This record gives sequence, C-alpha cells and structure tokens, in this order.
Amino acid sequence: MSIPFQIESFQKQLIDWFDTHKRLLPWRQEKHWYYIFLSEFLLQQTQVEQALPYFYKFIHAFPTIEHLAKTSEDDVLKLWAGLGYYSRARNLRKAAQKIVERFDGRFPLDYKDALSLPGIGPYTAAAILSIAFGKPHAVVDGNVIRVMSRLFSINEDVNDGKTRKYIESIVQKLLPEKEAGTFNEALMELGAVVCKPKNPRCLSCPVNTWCMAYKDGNPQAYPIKSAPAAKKRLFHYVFLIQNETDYLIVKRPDSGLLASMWEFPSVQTQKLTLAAPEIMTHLQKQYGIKGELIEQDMIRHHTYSHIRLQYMAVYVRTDDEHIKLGHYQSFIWEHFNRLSDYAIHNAHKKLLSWMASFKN
DNA sequence: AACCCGGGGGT
DNA sequence: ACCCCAGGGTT
Repeated sequence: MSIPFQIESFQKQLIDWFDTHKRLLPWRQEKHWYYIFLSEFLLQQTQVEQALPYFYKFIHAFPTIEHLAKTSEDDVLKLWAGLGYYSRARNLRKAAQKIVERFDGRFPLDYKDALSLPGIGPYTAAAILSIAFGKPHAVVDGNVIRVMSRLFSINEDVNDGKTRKYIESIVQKLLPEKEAGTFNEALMELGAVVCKPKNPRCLSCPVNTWCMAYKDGNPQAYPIKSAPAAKKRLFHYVFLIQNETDYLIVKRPDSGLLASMWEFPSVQTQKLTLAAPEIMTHLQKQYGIKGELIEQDMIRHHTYSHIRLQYMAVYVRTDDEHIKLGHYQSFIWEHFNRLSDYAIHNAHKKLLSWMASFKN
C-alpha cells in the first residue's frame, strides 16, 4: 500500500514528541552498544519497570561483554531468577561468548551476523543495529504492531504471518534513513506510554491526526488477534524435605519449562486431594525418599503463559540422604538461609515464607 | 505455522 | 479472575 499522508511530517512529529517526552532510562543515557544489547534481552516480553532492577544488577556484576562471556550459566541464571523466560539468560551468555570469540568483542554490524547470535531474532537484531549503530532496520514488536494496526485500522489477525509481513512493509516505508534508531525507539515508546493496549491516551498522541482508528473512534478495537490456545491445567505436590537441619533442592532438566532452574522436588498428579499416605508413596516411588509428613500447605495457584498450575507444598522430615534423581540434573541439601544462593523460580520462591514458619 | 517458554501489571 | 504483553527457539 501507499502511505496516505506525508511521511516526513509524521516522522518529525513523532521524533519531536520523543525528544521531549521520552523516559530517562539507564540504557538511554550512555548509548554504548553493550547497554542496548543487554537491555534488549531483558525487554523481550518484559515491561521496562520490571526489567530495570535487573539491568542494574547485570551492569554491576558484568560491566563489559568480556565479564558476561566469562561467567557461569548458574551465575547468570541466579541473577535472572524471578524475571522469567530463562532461555533468555542462557542465550545472553552464549551470545556474549560468541561476540567475544567470533567477533573480537564487537557487536556484528551485519544483520545476518547479528541474527546468528543465540537469543537474537529479527526484532532484537533490528533494535540493536538501529538504536546502537544507526542502521536503517525497522523494528516490529508488540508496540509497533499495535500502533500500526490503529494508524491504518488493519482489520486482519495480527497473529497471521501475512498481516505481520504487511505491517513490516508499512514500517519500512515510514522509517527515516538518517534517524532510524530514534524513530524506532519513538514508535515503541509511543506504544508503551500513549498507544497502550487499554485506555490509549489518544488526546496526548503526537500522531493522532493521521490515525484512522482514532478518526473512527475505536482505537481499543485494535490490534485484532485470534484467540490464544487454552491453558493446560497441571497439579503438583511440592516436597519441602528436611534432613536434620538442611532442605533438599533439585536442579531441573536443561531444556523445557524453567530449564536448569532450582526447585523443591515435585510430583505431578491428577488432583490435589490425596491422603497423606498416597502423597508419601509418590515421594518414595519417584525420588526414593521415605519420611514423615509433618504438615500440608494450602493450595496455591501459578499461571504461566500456557499452563495453569495448582500446587500444594508438603513439609516432610526424613533420615535419608541420597535420592533418585528422576528427570532432575542434580540435588543438594542446603540450610534454609542458603536457599537464596540458588536460582529458584518464582512459584517455589513463594514457599520460602511458609517454610520460615516451621524452620528451626 | 504451531507450539513452547514466565512473570507482573492493569482492569 | 482474567486480560494484556519491549520475541526467540524448536518442531
């Protein structure tokens, strides 16, 4: 399609708004590519406010790409714990290693080379190359899709590959060669702050005179999306097992859900209404541990993007020391006060406060 | 193309 | 309780 307005006016209006209204973020102060690189990993599927404390932690722990390349996977995961999508942390470290070893410590300026880095796809490659190096690559993220679908009232499913290509072609036409990075940042900032999913602030929008959805009075109707798949329902018993003074934690498999994160040994069941002897039978069959069930927690809920998990923690005392690993990578007994040294995912982190009530 | 992969914020 | 989302990898 051809853009039904003067593109230069649109660009200027958007960039002028960004210059005066942009949020002051740490990776916008000194525009070193390493800061952009780190922030883009943190910001995948993640809000700025949520990513901020992690950015500071990582910059402090790994001031340069070389520091990041030299660290262990466990250390990266521990720093990432609580942020979710943990493959990002593993890929971040692998990408740093490849940049140091293959590209001499400098970010590759070729788009295909950037795409070859683990954890860097079309969006992140375009974002880093445009924002850090001024290369004319258009970014298409959730914000851009929402803004474009409203600007041009796109009545097609944005989850469809065709629609995605269509939006990409539009953004490429709107992109200014000279200020590609600023324009990209401005477009995403507009989506995050003004052209929000709900209650868009159209009266404050610098480009509302060109917005078809605003003209029609239905910006909230966009973007049009097909219904997501229904979430699976899972049930877990989670065992807080005490041996003398220490608790048992285990390391998850290195692929799949919560890969390589630490947790309390768990079993999947069909329901959460088992009697105590049945619960302990599961524990013995799966992990080879005999013990005494001291106390049961309440049923808790945890929702992932595609799973609705209900789980119940069980406080168990045992004299056993060794366990059957099952699908876990490894196990270790640790004092309650030391559990925070491990990368434990959020669902099980919630159990620490309950544990505090009976630790001794 | 479909599915897998977390967590917090908004309503 | 249910909605939304600053994507990439795998199959």
